[in-house]
Amino acid sequence: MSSSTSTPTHSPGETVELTGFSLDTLRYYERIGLIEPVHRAVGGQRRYREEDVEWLGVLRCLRDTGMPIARMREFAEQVRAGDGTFAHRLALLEEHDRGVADQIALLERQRSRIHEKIEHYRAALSPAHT
Amino acid sequence: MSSSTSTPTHSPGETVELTGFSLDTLRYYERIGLIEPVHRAVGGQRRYREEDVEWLGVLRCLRDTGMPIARMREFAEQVRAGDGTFAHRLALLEEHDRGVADQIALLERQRSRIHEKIEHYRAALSPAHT
DNA sequence: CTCACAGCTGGAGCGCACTCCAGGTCAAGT
DNA sequence: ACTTGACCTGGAGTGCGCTCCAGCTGTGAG
Repeated sequence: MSSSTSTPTHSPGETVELTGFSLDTLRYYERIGLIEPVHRAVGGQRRYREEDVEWLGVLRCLRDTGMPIARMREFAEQVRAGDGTFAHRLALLEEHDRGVADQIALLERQRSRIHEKIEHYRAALSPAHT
Repeated sequence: MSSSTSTPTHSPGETVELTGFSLDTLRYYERIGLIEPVHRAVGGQRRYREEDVEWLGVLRCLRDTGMPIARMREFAEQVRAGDGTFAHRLALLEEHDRGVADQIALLERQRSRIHEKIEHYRAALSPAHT
């Protein structure tokens, strides 16, 4: 049953490097079910497979875009539940994407206000207009 | 000493409407020194002047773009300290602006990954390719 | 006069997402 | 044999930014 191709696995330290999550966060994500129980080497140390690292990449993407952990868990559960949840997952991602779009739009609007302020201060400080 | 033009003031409730901050948040911001002690009507109820509402707009802009409260306090203190702090304020805003730019860039990068996923699910669900 | 209502205060509590800690284990190097 | 360093566990603690609460007061409508 087990695959014959030896998928290279990653030590916890390597996985920290690869994903940008801290060791504590990796363990935390496992505890709360964002990732499935990770395989262990003899001695109990975790070994993350490529597949795990890829999934962590997805989580990173969702976190970076502000998805709350509860929502990520929902998504993770659907992924585990198999291909029958494609439509649901799609809907979830589409909704999230709209949120991200709004977020970007807000940031850009507010950023232009910041630029106005910056210009204001620059003008006030400039040695010009003699 | 007092101005003769009767600046219209706003009740707490109005200010909630105008700024999008909750009553509790308005009081909280006052407590921690993000805004100066607000004038009171007889009876002790707060009356926000136009000027206060505008400053709250600045705070909203900074909050929306993710500036931590501690940094906003720094900024508020410089504003209170007068025109001698223009250069410092400019530097603070410029640094913040760089952070916002990074934030937007990250969101856009990750959003394109989300789009890939969405396309993937759409393809998997589409009834096409017969 | 009575009542509802908006707002007041000081202080406690909350939700989120980690982050830290004490005390232990295992493998490899010298 | 000893030490070092990476990692383990369960559980407690942290930081941020609010948010809620009890108990009170002043104002205006009916």
